[in-house]
Amino acid sequence: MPAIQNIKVAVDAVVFGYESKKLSVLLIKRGVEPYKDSWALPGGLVLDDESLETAVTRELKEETGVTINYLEQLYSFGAPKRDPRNRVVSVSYFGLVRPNHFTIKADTDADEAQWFSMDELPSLAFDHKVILEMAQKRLKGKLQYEPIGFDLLNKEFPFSDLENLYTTILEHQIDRRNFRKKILSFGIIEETDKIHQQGSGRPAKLFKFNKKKYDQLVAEDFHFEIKIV
Amino acid sequence: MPAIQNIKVAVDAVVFGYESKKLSVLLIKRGVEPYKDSWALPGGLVLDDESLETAVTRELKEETGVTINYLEQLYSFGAPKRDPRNRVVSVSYFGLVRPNHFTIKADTDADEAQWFSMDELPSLAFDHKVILEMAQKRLKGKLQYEPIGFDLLNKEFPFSDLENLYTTILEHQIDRRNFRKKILSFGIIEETDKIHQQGSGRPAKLFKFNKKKYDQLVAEDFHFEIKIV
DNA sequence: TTTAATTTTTTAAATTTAACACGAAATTAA
DNA sequence: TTAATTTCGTGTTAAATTTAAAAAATTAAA
Repeated sequence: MPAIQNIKVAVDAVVFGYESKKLSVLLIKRGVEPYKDSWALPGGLVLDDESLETAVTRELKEETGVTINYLEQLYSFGAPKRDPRNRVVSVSYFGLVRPNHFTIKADTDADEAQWFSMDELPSLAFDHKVILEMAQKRLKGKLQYEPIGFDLLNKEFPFSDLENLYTTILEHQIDRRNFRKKILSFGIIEETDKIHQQGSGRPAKLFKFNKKKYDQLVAEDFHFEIKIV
Repeated sequence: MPAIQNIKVAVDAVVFGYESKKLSVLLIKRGVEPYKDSWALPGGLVLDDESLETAVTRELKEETGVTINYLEQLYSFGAPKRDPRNRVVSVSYFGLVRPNHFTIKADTDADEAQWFSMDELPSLAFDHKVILEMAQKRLKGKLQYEPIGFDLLNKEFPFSDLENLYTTILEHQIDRRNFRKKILSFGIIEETDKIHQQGSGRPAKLFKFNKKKYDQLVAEDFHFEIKIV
């Protein structure tokens, strides 16, 4: 019969943001050992009486102040030696933030919170690199069969933003005309009466995602799908 | 600053088997309180020095003796009151067993282990019904974009077994001719020189899944996909 | 020897996907 | 003010794939 179990439970979050054709991730600089001054995913130990979702939301708020738009559980990491001090099982989460909520206010735990472009990542504490890689894989996968791209854009967006988001995150070119045709054929986004001028070139109409319509279609067995090769 | 965290970590497994057009799940009868004599998913507390996978494999062996063919992590359940005694976060797993490994030998912890057809389920302990439902959803989903159906059949199987597996698990009819054509077009299963006689009617050739070929194709960007309406 | 059950092959029709180019509307530079 | 540049918005056709359907082949059972 084993002695009393001595394992801690933590939550960690991989939060992505997208702006100007760049995918970014939210990191904090650790203020304590181990890995002091190293960059890490936001997170921390779960309190005895809070749910896992509450824990991750609380930690995100405390450490970064960022407003999360989409959150789901990613995977649990529990290798015996992943934390050098004592054993910690981390339940990791996957989150998305809109560009107009990128503002960061570091609070209690963390010295600093910061957005990092995915192509200029620092080295990360613990096994957080593995967690981040899994989250990126999840993001790529989900983008193709669920309409989560809209959770990374502002509520109203020009079509080209959506196109660029797909090409950037999936790291693959798309035929603009066929992409627009396909998305519009779903009937889940609608034109607003606003237009958008972002410098030179012809101004673009702004669109918005109609979640109610999407949910209704899903109930009728609709499957969102954007295949990239 | 919170006091020492008091949360236990457990693993639970939803193990599916398929035979004679029936999908079954492996359950154990609990020998201790709470939920004594109630049916539950196999599982138990993680030891301090073992990985999560090791824990779930060990518990499955101890409680059921069944040989698992496929195993992956499913989801972690951590609601504060899911266990009435003290707080337990359960990292749940999803497993598949071949028909010729259905044999059960109950050992230490559990009074009894038993296969239950998915359409004759008893009520389950804790939140295990929710876990089972999520596992079934995962099974349905994965069946359509990964070749895990083969992990539920014997290594050599007639084509009709594969057909029936899909119609049973997805609860949906499929066109036999087109299904066969599609699966064969992937080039990931091969004919054996054996034939199978299961009563009256024309005997069927036996096929087997070529995992090496599949892995090779995946490396070349192949995507398995069986769409059901 | 006939009947029933099940596996296989073939063909045609319908649908989906892929490839592809230019005019419109605005800003910027000459 | 004119010309060049940038980005937006749009349709058609050919190829490939998917779906649908019928018929033939093989064997066990009656």
